[in-house]
Amino acid sequence: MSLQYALLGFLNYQPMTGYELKQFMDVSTANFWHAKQSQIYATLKKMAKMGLVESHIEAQNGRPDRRVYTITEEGRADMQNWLARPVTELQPKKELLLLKLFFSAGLDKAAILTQLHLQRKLHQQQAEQFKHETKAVIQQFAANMPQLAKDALLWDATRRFGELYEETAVRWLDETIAMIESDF
Amino acid sequence: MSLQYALLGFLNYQPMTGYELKQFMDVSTANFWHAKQSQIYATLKKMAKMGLVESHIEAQNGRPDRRVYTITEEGRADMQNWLARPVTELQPKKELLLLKLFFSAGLDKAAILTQLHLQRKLHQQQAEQFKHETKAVIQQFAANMPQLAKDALLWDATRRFGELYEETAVRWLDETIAMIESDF
DNA sequence: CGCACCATGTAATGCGTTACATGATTTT
DNA sequence: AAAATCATGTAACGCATTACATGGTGCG
Repeated sequence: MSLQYALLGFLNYQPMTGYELKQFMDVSTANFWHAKQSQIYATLKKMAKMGLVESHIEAQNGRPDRRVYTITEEGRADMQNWLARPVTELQPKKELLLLKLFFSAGLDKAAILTQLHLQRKLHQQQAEQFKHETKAVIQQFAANMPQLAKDALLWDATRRFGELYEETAVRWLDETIAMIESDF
Repeated sequence: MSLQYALLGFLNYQPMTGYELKQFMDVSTANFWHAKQSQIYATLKKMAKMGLVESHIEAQNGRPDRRVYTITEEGRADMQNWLARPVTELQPKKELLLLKLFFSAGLDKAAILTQLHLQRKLHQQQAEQFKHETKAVIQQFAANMPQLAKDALLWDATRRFGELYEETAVRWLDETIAMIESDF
């Protein structure tokens, strides 16, 4: 149940709808936390029942009504509590490509190399995105709202992790491709 | 449904029980794929229904019976098919620490630094484990069964990814700690 | 004597995805 | 005229975790 805290985190900046929350997530936390629209709606409903958020309907001219969620004092307290709680264990990861590679000894060299080259391209592209587009977005945010300067430092730290991660993936793929070519 | 392929992958080496599959996973794929015992049992049952594996009971003296699973021809075919299928998209990740950090602008410097230092310790330990213990296990495996030399190359590649990943995490944490200390 | 391990599983619950549904407005 | 976007949601399903249950063997 960490999606809850992602939503509380955004609502702590300003009230917004489930739809807007999804859009914010897609351009900011998607790199390390994501959710489908339907899961966001369901989670908001549950959070309202728990008293962490409240909602009211806003009518619009010619558009469907918006259900705007606001964080409650209880929600703020829960969020602060969660933020201060230390993360004492590493999270287990799931990496589909590594699973495939682990069992690929029966494939021929060429098939493995094709797989690895494709993967290299994907990670390379993602690395570029973090280095340029994502970086620019954060810098603009920081420039437009100087009161969020501290926040922007942390946002950029999470972006930087993405950049380093993708670069590492590319480096590992280069290493592994070379190994397969020479030793396999 | 990738757990299925992890299980087929192991059963492709030799028939074994759900209990043994769990033990193998814990010492080999845990780094990039894991599952609870109960999920493994449930999945094996489903795979049997699909015809990918077969099982028979082996009695033991003084021990509970063992239900030994064997991969079928259909299972082998399914596995080969999955191995050859290219991974055309990057998997979205979830990183609890990054989520917390992203929303931590309201915390004080000291609280953030404590969190990051703890995390650094955990990743540092994990990096050491990959470099030494895990590496040794794979080398011994390769030495004991020379017919699995190719397999061992791939196993070590997945281990190496873990090593690089943990080193990157440590590097990022050092960078981020320094940034917080000077700019936050 | 008590604890851990071997080995099996069920049940309940929670997290997450996919598919389906609606209906108006804006864009191509 | 067709497609995409705005905005809401429900229903069904699948993946995953936690808790519960059993009962014998081996070890300190």
